[in-house]
Amino acid sequence: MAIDPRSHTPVYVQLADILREQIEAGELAPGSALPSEARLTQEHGIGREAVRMSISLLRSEGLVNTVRGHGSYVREVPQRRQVELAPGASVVARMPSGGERRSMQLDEGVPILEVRGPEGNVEVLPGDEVELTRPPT
Amino acid sequence: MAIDPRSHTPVYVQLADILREQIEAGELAPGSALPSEARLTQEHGIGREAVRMSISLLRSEGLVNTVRGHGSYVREVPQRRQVELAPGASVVARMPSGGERRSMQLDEGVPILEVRGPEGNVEVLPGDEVELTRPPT
DNA sequence: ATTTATTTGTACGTATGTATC
DNA sequence: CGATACATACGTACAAATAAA
Repeated sequence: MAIDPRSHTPVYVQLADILREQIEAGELAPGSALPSEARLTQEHGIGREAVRMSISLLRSEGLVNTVRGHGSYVREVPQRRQVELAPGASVVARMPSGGERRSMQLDEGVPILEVRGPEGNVEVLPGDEVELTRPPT
Repeated sequence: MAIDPRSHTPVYVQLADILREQIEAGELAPGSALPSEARLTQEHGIGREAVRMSISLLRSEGLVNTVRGHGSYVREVPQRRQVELAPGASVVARMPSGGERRSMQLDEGVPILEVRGPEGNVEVLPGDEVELTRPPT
C-alpha cells in the first residue's frame, strides 16, 4: 500500500494508482473531495510535484476535476443526452483547443464530438454529455 | 512576440500560444521536431518547468507528440478510416485509461470512441484514426 | 560494443501569485 | 481580513532513453 521511492514505477504513478483504486472502489465517491495536496504530500512522504502530477494524470483521464483555491473532486458520472446522428452525417472525436474548452466550459480530460452534416454544416458537442445514436432500421 | 513574465497570462500559456501559432502557420510542419527544452528555455529566457508545461498543454490538445530521449514532434494529421455506425448502435467519446492508452498505443491527447452495438457488444476505437458515418437514406 | 552527448522524465526544494471561503 | 488551497515559476539534481561517435 505504501509508496516505494525506489520502485521502477514512478512515485506519481504509484499515488495515482492508489487514488484511482479508491475512486473505483467507491471510497472516494463521485462529488467528494480528494485530500489536499498538502495532506497527500505529508501522508505519503513525497514532494508536492509528485502529488500534482498524480492529480494531473487523473484529470487527464477524466476521473477528477480540480477547482483552483478549493480542491480536487471526483467527477460525477455524466448524464448523457441522446443525440441522433442524421443520415449522411459523419463524426470524429478530438480534444478541444484551449479556447474551445473555455467557451464550452469543459473540464480537462473531456473530448469533443465534431459532427458533419450532409450539407457540410459542422456541430461541436461536449463529449461527456452526449451519446450519439443511430436508430434501428 | 516576446514573452512577458509580468503579463497576467502565464508564461507557459504564452509560449504554447507562440508554438501553436507556428504549427498552424506551417512553420513547424507535421512530423518536424520542436526545439528542445533547453533551447526553448534559453531563447525565451524562462525556466524549464514553464517550457515543459507548454509542451504538455500542446500534447493534451493532440497537437504534438513527445518521445523520451528524442524530442517533441508536430503530430501528423491522421488519416481516418471511415467506420459505419450500425443501425441500433450508439457511441460515446471519452479519454482512455492509462492501461488502454498503452495497450492501444495511443498518443496523449487522443480520445477513444466506445461503440455499443444493438446486441450490447462493445467496440473501442482509437479516436484519431476513425470517422464514424451514417449512410444517407 | 562502449562511451558520449543530447534530450526528456522524475523529484525535490523554494517562493510567490491568485482564487475561495 | 485571514486561512486554506491550488497555480505558476524558478532552481537543482539525477535517472533513463535515444542516437551518434
